[in-house]
Amino acid sequence: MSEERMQKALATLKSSGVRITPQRHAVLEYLMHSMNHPTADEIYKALEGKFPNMSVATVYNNLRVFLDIGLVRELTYGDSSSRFDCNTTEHYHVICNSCGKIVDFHYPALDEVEQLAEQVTGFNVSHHRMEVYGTCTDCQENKSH
Amino acid sequence: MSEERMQKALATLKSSGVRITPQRHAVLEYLMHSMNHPTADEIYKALEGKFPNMSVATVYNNLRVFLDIGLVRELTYGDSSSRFDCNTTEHYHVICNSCGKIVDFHYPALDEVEQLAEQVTGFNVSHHRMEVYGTCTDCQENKSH
DNA sequence: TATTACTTAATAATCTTTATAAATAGTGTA
DNA sequence: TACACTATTTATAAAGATTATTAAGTAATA
Repeated sequence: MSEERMQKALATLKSSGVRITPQRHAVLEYLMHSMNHPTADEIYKALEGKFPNMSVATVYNNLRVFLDIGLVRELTYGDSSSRFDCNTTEHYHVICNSCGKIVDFHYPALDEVEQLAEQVTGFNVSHHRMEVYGTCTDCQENKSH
Repeated sequence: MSEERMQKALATLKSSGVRITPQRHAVLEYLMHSMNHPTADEIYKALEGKFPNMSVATVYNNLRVFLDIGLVRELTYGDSSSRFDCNTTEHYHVICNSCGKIVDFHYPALDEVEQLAEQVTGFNVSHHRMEVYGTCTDCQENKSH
């Protein structure tokens, strides 16, 4: 399952002429296995045990590499630090207003929006993003107490 | 036209018990008249002439006040600094990948997306946002040279 | 092996935003 | 008007995220 994605990603890296160092492998692996769209700092802290000497810059460097190749996407919300999403299949995000939890949400791509945007603005449209905001089930319960 | 919106905004401020200082007025006015969703720093620099002694903190303070009352919206994209939009009518944004230009884009609200998100995730949905990315007409021309 | 390019680590620097504290100015009231 | 009270501004420091720099290390290649 996720092993397959990992192999595919490694192949993409290799074909792009990017070396697969232990740190790089670890960052990618963590991204692949984490379902919660971590920040750079979260990745850094999570790998501290395995790589006590690793620099924060290394995390940022590698995230940049993955971004450039298209292996991950950067998500910027209001909360000061970027989050990284290695799920490159088309999907949207639902975000909790109170706890910040991010949940993936699949929905048929809104092609007609892109087309209309092209017509109206003259832009050469490449993609779009959408986030739905609300209160997650946990926070709904907490509020009712 | 935009005078009317300004009067309305001032009335909203007054009724919220917020004092209308010269700096505050200037920030609001700049936001109202600018069509390009400025950053806090852009506002600061734009008003430097009129208010040589104004602090950056004042800009941030006032933006916060406007946000709390609902006069403006904060837009967070990848480019490190927040942008502020005083157009509170429902609309989406089209953003240029190369120059960062932001253009307003009207489209019927995607209510069915919100509804489906509620069903699938159990969230109590409040709102959503969407951005379309692409290359603006100016940058398309520049590239072809 | 020698050379080259890539990568890491450590650190400094930058940039955006927030916090703090003192000074200032507006508002209401006696 | 004078006083007290509170909101606001200013100046500055601080925090936090990200990028830049540079030296050292590591892999690839001829």
